[in-house]
Amino acid sequence: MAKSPKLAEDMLAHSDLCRDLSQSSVQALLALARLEDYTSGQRIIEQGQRATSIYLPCSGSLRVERVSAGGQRQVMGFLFPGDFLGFNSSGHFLYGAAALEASAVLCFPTDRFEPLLASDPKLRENLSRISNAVLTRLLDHLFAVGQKRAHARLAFFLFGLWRRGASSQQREIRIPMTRADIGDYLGLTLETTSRAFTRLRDEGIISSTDPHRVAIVDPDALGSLAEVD
Amino acid sequence: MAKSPKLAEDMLAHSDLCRDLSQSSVQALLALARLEDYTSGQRIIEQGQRATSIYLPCSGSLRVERVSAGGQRQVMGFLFPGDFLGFNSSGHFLYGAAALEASAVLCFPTDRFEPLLASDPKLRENLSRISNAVLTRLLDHLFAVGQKRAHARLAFFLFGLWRRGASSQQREIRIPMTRADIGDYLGLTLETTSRAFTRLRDEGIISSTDPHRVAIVDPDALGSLAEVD
DNA sequence: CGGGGTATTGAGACAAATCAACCTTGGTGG
DNA sequence: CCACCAAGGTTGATTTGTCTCAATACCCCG
Repeated sequence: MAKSPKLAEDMLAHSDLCRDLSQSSVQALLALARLEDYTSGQRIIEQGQRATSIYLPCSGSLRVERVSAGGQRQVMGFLFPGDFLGFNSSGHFLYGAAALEASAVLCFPTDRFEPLLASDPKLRENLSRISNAVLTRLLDHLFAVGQKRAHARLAFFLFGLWRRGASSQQREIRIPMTRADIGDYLGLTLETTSRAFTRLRDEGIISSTDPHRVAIVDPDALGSLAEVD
Repeated sequence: MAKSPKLAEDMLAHSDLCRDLSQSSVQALLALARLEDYTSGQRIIEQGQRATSIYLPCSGSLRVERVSAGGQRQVMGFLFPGDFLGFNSSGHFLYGAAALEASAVLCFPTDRFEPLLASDPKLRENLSRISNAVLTRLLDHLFAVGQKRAHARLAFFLFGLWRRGASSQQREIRIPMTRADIGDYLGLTLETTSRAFTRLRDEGIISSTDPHRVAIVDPDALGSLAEVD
């Protein structure tokens, strides 16, 4: 019912979804959005549930993951304000999503979103670009997990976090996720992940006191380890 | 130019891209298609090249891969007749593609494909469904590479091949790719891949004489190892 | 009848998983 | 205020799965 504070409005307007979009379309989107608050650890999407909404993180951060019957978990990605969440196959989510910290999420019902999509070519274009970007990220991720060794995988993760950080020239990054989260993202155990942090620190590539704050000392070294184009 | 033999016409008509499409749209698509033949090992797409076409494999099979500066290779997937090839980011392919065997590929220039896309909502829907399917496959793939051990990764690969084989109740599958291809697909070396084949054979899950032909002896065991939903 | 590309198998090295101890931090309640 | 506890992080010792290196077998093709 469009009771979205200014934060949400700004977030939406500057998101990839609304790039080059007409004012009226943005307003229409905003009109059907609902802002939801989540506490740390709370689940936004339950794996397998019907996909009745798409989501746009506004503050905080999310973890997207898949858990197998055997209890193994693969973290598919981490989302930050401006990212998009909601792709699905045959109307169901094949992954779950949870808040890494207190987070606010804009929420659009798909049945009311789709008419907008049908009427606005620009919106379609944006959605398809986002879809391609997600695909690209997945290819990078798959490459890292399939081909790199532990410390290089961590470099890939940290480099990605760093480049996505709004503070582009900032050397410090905030790491809202746990070692277990990072491990499951990289296909490693939490112990190996921790050792990889230690190794990058010993090599002088990063420095950190707090486990949830890291300073990039040598971005070039980190980047070449990460091998991101 | 529409000089496509019957094979191509049938292939196109039954592809996911043309599901529920009007006759006229299929004809329009066919009109701008060109059928290209590739020999075993020949490259269809060079990694990094401008994306000027999209592709629809008609016969044979393809390998989609990414090679890093360091020479490591991650095979992103294998394509068979009816599959789709052509997603890209900012107009360039972030992967290469090559023929695993003699193959024929239908080829649509993007600049002439996009007007069709703009005019036909059904075609857009199909493309978006395909995009979601690719995404889904990538999630499965990432899960396998990130969380499974060698023989379970191979089970995942074989199970996927089996389910996609046109012959659904057939127990035999043809494996056009080499052990190195499979290894790079699964994040393993070719030796480990070969050992995994031997292990599945010793466990009585598969049987094979020829390395490029495998019979699924115990589909349930294979499926539970693969853990595909 | 070679000969290159491919597959299998073995032995040893090595990276990551596993098992386990210990430390820190933040929150809770006596 | 401090004891207590739980959750997360680091580090160490050991095991194990996969990689690496190497030898041999195979087979299609020229």
